Amino acid sequence: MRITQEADYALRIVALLASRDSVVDANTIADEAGITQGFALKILRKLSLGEIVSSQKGASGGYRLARDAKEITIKDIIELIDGEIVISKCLFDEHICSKQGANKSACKIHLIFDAINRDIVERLDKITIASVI
Amino acid sequence: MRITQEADYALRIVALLASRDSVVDANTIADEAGITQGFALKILRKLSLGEIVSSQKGASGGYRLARDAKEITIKDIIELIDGEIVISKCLFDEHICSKQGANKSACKIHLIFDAINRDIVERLDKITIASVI
DNA sequence: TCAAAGTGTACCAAAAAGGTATACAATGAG
DNA sequence: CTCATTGTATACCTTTTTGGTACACTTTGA
Repeated sequence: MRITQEADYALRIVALLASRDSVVDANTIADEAGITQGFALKILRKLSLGEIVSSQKGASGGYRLARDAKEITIKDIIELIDGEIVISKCLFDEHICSKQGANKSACKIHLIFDAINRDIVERLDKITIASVI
Repeated sequence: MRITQEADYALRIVALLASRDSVVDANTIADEAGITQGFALKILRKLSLGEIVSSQKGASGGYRLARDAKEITIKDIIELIDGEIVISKCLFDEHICSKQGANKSACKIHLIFDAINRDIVERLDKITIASVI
């Protein structure tokens, strides 16, 4: 699965919050990320449900990181927004492979894709938000 | 960019032709790949224009590899079908980044994506069709 | 107490992916 | 020498994903 723009925005937003370390409201976040408030709110809700950020309702409310920037990896955020990271649909949906008369373990191309995929995920999981601000 | 099903089919088709080394018609190819003839033809045309396969018109015509299976890499085929391999749209379209007030070279996250992307492409370019049949 | 915040749900439009249809052109087997 | 068999070219269609909007609602602190 490609890293969508939405995940990219989410990374920026989290990096922004990490560099502030104070409560920031959605409007300010949207402005600084260069997106609309509506779209920012949508992303922030996902980040909130995924316990990457915590929210504070009411006047002078907003968002802040829910945990230390060293404890949040890029992989966490991408998977939260885009779902599982899969470079080829066949890696995700075993169905497709079997339709083609080759089972997953027997398919050399998919073994290669699978190895590359694991490497990507592993790599993204080593990069913390603290390291990119 | 994700490796689409179409690219996946293309890989299978090329692997199939590599394992045969004779002229195979679109109908047979479609059957063995588990896709419709129409879709196989569409993929085969791209492979033909990309000079991965050569075609023979007329009765008892069909397709065969245009070059040695050792000279065709998985990257060649994926790029031919899906276009440039880019894991994040920002790597492709510099525009998006600048809208966000950060230029590409200054953006740490994109430097990381760029490095990962290069590695993927390099890796796919080392795997030949000869090695997967 | 009310305006300034976030919440939840539903909806919408554009783009990409996956696939189909059809008229046409070439060619070699009979 | 002809016509069935095969590829070519283009245009179109449907579904899914992506990116984004709208709006009624809830909470809360100045």
